[in-house]
Amino acid sequence: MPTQTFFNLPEEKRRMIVEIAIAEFANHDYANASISRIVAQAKIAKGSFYQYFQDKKDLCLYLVKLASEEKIAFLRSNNPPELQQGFFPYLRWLMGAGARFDLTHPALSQVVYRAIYGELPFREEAHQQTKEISLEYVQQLVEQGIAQGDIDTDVDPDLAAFVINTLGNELGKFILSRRGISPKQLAQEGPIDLDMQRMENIFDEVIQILERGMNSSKN
Amino acid sequence: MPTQTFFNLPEEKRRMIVEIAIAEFANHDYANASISRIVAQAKIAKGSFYQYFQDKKDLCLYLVKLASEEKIAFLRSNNPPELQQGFFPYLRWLMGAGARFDLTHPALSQVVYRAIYGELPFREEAHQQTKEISLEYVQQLVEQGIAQGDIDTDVDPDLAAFVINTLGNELGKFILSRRGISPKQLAQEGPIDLDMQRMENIFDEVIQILERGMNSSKN
DNA sequence: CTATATTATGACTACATAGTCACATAACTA
DNA sequence: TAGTTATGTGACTATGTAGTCATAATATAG
Repeated sequence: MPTQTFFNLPEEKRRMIVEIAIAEFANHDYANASISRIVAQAKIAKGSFYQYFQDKKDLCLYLVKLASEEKIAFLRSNNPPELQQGFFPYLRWLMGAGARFDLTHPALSQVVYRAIYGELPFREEAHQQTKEISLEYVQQLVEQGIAQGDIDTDVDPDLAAFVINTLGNELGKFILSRRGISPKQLAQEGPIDLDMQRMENIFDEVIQILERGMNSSKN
Repeated sequence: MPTQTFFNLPEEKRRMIVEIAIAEFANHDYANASISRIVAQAKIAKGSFYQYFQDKKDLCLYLVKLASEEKIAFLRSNNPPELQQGFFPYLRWLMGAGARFDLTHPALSQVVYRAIYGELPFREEAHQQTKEISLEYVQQLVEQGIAQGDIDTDVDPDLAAFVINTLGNELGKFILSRRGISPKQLAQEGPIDLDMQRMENIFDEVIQILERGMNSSKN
């Protein structure tokens, strides 16, 4: 965790440092993210940086934590339905809200994505921060979905969770590619305006494929 | 492309260099793959390396080309069925053969994967080498599948291709995680023995989900 | 054996990185 | 105001990288 000195900083300055660091870790993986670039952009001395953070890893884990918390807060504030009301409606909401977050908070989204799928010399520690929005969470959902009878009992729960999680995580990229934008562009140029109707159609179709595929009574 | 000098090399030496380089580019992304490490491992001088390859990019593109060609050759020699006989049987074969390649040639597989999904300062050029085994190929398959009536006409072809391609590319990781192995381990420790029956079951189930999901007459 | 073309070499350049530390400045306290 | 603590600083170290180049060794010719 950052030092007390960091938290004593004027909020304005703290915000600026975090914002610049988020951009750096969104645009580069851990090995290539550069502290030197961050301090240059933030116009603070190298020595100051190391009064705020133990080291590069400390900063990175802090950013991952921040980004994950922001994503969770975003999802929670996005009118989640009750899972008991049906697994696939809930999944429909989760995919939609997740993709909306990815598109409206591209830098934060990238940071989380890299923490989960990128190469880190401290995977385990990073995964602690992202548990609530990663595969483990989807696995819980699927078990509940099977228990409720929304998913066929002959479907392998782990496989179903893998399929759902994978598609959910990559769907944002598909939507982007549809509009001819690369994730990198988005991360650099910031949020874009969304053609909501087209997006909603895509989510509906993915859910339809999954529901038909995993619930034989639903055709 | 490598220089004539490289191709004049004794095959033994050439093979060794390629093998070491493949391992390096399998275990590290482009930015972190190290020419210094390669020449150290191969016990050749830095200067010699630069008599074989223009630069790092030249080597990388050559490796991607080699790996892609090997994968294509592997697939072709694996008894592909006719697409006309049915889209999903063909897809079933493609996923199975692809995953078998990933598991028996983990280093080559990683090189291809990184070329497609990793960060490269020359994406376009790399994608030239991988066209035949990437999304574009799946898109062609899907169009054929729709034309044949194997996929519902109301399914968005690009979305279907995205879903199929994404799952196909990630399925190897799922199978590995089932066995408690990380892709990194596999790439470093080489091919493992496979529980074929369990793998086949997983492929069957994925195909079942996709077929039910994309062909409403199939339930 | 000599002359020419090919290949091998590793010290070297130029650059970038993470992290440190002795010192300077500012802020608070008594 | 004097003394103490917290914060800011940037030159510096140690390490790594891709790529170069003058020189040496080797092979192939005539």
